Amino acid sequence: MSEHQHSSAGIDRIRVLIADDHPAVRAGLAAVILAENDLLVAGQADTGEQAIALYREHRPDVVLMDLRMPVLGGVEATQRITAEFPDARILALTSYQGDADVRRALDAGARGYLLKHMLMTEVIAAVRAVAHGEWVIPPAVAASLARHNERDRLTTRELEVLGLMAKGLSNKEIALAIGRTDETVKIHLKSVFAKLKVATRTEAVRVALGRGLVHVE
Amino acid sequence: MSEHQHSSAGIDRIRVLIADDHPAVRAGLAAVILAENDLLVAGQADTGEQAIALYREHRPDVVLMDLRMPVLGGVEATQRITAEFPDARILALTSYQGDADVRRALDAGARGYLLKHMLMTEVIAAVRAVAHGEWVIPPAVAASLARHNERDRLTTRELEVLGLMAKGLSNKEIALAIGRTDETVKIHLKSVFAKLKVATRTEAVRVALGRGLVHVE
DNA sequence: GTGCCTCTCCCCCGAATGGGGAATTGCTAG
DNA sequence: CTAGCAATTCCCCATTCGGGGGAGAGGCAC
Repeated sequence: MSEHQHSSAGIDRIRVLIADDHPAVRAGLAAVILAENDLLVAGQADTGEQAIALYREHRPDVVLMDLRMPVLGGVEATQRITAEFPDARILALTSYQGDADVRRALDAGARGYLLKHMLMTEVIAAVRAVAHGEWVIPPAVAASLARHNERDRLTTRELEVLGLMAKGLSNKEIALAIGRTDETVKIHLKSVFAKLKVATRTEAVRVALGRGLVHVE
Repeated sequence: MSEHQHSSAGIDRIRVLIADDHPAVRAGLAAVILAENDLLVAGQADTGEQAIALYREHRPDVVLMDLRMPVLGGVEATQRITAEFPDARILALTSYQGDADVRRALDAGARGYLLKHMLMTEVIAAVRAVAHGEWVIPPAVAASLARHNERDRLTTRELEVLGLMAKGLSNKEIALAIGRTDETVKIHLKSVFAKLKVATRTEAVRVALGRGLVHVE
């Protein structure tokens, strides 16, 4: 863990890369990190692409990665960084505990998951924990992961259809979009409804948005 | 503007109250305000209720008010503060430029509207401007306000029906909820669809969410 | 291989949806 | 006062949606 001793006075401080598209959030995290004498801000990115570039450049010990960023999302950025640097320690950071976001972030190689309404002391503690090789999953998030374990996971096809449906497309339009019959689309949606335990498309959109299965705009 | 000279060295600094439920955002705004020698943090709230309480207690010159907060939303808090203190200078602060949010915040008495992806220098400039009695509306937001000016504004009844529909209720369930016939509900929805320029409920939910007419959670 | 899952397509059918027109109450802004 | 608008109710009708069952092709695991 002491293979990079860059500039600055602090020896072996934990170097943290911040990736978030909100300047206020970046400033807040940076300020808190700055105030800790064992932490250091290694860089700040406002897109997933920049996060990757800065990771390559600085090789930080920990990355605080917002999942919703323009140009390239946090999940994709996490994926590419861990693909290139398997030892990367990335903490996913987001506003809400959507199931899908958590799962995808962890699948992409994130070492933990933080919610933005968590106290800064908790964030700092999580950064230290991850830097020391631990995993960080908030109890609420872990419980949510356990609840929707396997049976109710959607297939890629179902996710695709759900996404198009959430955009407001009719069954026929979805069928046209994926090059299948509308009967097939109906079957997929039927299955989606069963797994999400809903009966109408509107409810499905709500649940999907709540779990982060689809995203607005 | 010099009727309150609290503690601290700075004479006649602009005292700013921060209201946001994300600790990182509060820390970021506080850090930036702290760094300016003509600004001062008068207090920090993480709910609308606390914002009101702190406003009464400290009478800040400017309030940075997040619109999405638990317990009591920013719009309601703005409304109550301006009702009690007509001279209050409140800057609405939110992540996305939903039409309805802007309009409601301004109707509630906000003196301006800031987006969270704006640079901190812009936020600081806006705080100074509002403290000096100016109004602050970003060009993108102003354009959006102009576009959906009058004709397409929904009536309260339509908003109510739209909200219930977005929750996944069927026409009959909505009718039951508001104590009307489902035929009436259909008419309201028909009108809503026309104003939102959509054809299905799913699309309507998307547009409504995008414009902030209804909220997830 | 034999199962299990996924994806695909088909049929039927009742319920819900969305669009057309028409009309009655109130309230309010000019 | 009058015109306009919001809100309400009703009609008809074509389309869409959602649930039921059945069934075949391909992939993967045990």
